[in-house]
Amino acid sequence: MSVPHEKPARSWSRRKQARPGEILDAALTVFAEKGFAAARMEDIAARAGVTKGTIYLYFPSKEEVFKSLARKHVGDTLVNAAEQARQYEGSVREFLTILLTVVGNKIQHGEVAVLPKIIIAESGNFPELARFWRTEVIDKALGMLTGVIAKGIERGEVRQVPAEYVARLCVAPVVMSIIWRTVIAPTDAVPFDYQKFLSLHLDVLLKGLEPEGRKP
Amino acid sequence: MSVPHEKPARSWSRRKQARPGEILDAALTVFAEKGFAAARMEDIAARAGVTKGTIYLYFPSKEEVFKSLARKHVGDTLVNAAEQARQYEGSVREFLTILLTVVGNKIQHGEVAVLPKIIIAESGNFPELARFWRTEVIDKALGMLTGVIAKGIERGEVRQVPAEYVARLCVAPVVMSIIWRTVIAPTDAVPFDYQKFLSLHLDVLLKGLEPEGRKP
DNA sequence: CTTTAATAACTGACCAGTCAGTTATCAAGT
DNA sequence: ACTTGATAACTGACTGGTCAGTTATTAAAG
Repeated sequence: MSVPHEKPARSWSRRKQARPGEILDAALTVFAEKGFAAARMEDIAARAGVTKGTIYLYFPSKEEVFKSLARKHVGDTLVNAAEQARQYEGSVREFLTILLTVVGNKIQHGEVAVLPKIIIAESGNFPELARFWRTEVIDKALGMLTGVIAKGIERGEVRQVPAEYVARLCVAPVVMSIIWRTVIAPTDAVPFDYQKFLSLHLDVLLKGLEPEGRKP
Repeated sequence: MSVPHEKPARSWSRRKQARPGEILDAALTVFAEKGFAAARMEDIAARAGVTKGTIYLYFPSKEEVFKSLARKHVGDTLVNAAEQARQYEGSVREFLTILLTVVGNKIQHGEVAVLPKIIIAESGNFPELARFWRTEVIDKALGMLTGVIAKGIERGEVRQVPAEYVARLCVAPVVMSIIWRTVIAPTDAVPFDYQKFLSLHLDVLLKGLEPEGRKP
């Protein structure tokens, strides 16, 4: 037999700038699917269009790839939003409507929705990482929401309730939606409209938080 | 130096009946902590007070240990409750109060709270298992709640809302609590009272679901 | 003494990390 | 332009350690 076809394949090109990002994007997918331990460096490499050795030109170890990945998406949408929210003066209803619409969109279409799953899965193996996320993302998000709700209480827009707990009530359906999309939806569950779910959530929540002597 | 101390090693005893349960209990802890891939059979064995080989007398493989574990706790509290709930005739408020109290207790103290975390983490590696849980636990629980709420709507106790979505609103804070306990709480987050949280949830939810023309 | 639960030493597969060699790219020299 | 030599990005075969699963052996129990 003759050689079937000489592979021409300008095999690879140098792309020093782009590599780290591409590798992390690939890692996001593979870690989300397999978890840390079961993810093979060769899988990540293949998905990034390189070979295993290349990863080690940019990252010292598998663990460091994982940690870089988990840190990469911190401070993006959410944390900046927290700053803007601090001196927001509109109503609680308005604020949460905007917030949940944006978040709902990200859940339905965004790539980042898999990150919480990764953190949940590996919190046992990487306690420092879980703590990092708690302080950098969760505490900040809850702090922001607590502030908004507390302001709503002062203003008489919201009845007397413990604001820190209501903040968690706010995000619970968001967490639920993320898990649904990343864990349940792939098992061919009946279709689920996240936008509709979150807007119902907001409707019920705000009605449930109205003061007794309600405005006409 | 002399040999420090001959390990007396009250060697072992035969306990055919008890072993499988003990092994699964050990596996629950180790899988919850490390995830499937990173959990070592020797860790599970040690925690169960046996050696690795013993596990293979009772289970054919690591995967089968994991699956047995995941199946073991299905049909316990929740699913039986679903049957009883079907012909429950009390109010929605009463029903949910009882349910969330029981569930809240399990979350705060129960061993089983780590299972959802395991399922979430390994859904990518064991799609069949994720589907099994979805059909056997999630669909049934949501079905039960949807039924209760639909009945509440008919009865005029609850305003006109899509019952399947409200069912998810019901459980979202439960999911949130489970994740909080198994993922966030170990990072020394500020103490969190699950009972209080869930009762606030119920309070806000029911108020949010009241019909417009409310009873005096 | 026979049966069998349980052990502990062993094997083989798999994979993170390494490194000697290959190839794209660029710049200096003609 | 058009070599050619230097540099560094990239490759892929290899290694060393780890761990799931096996098996020869030991000892509890009747």
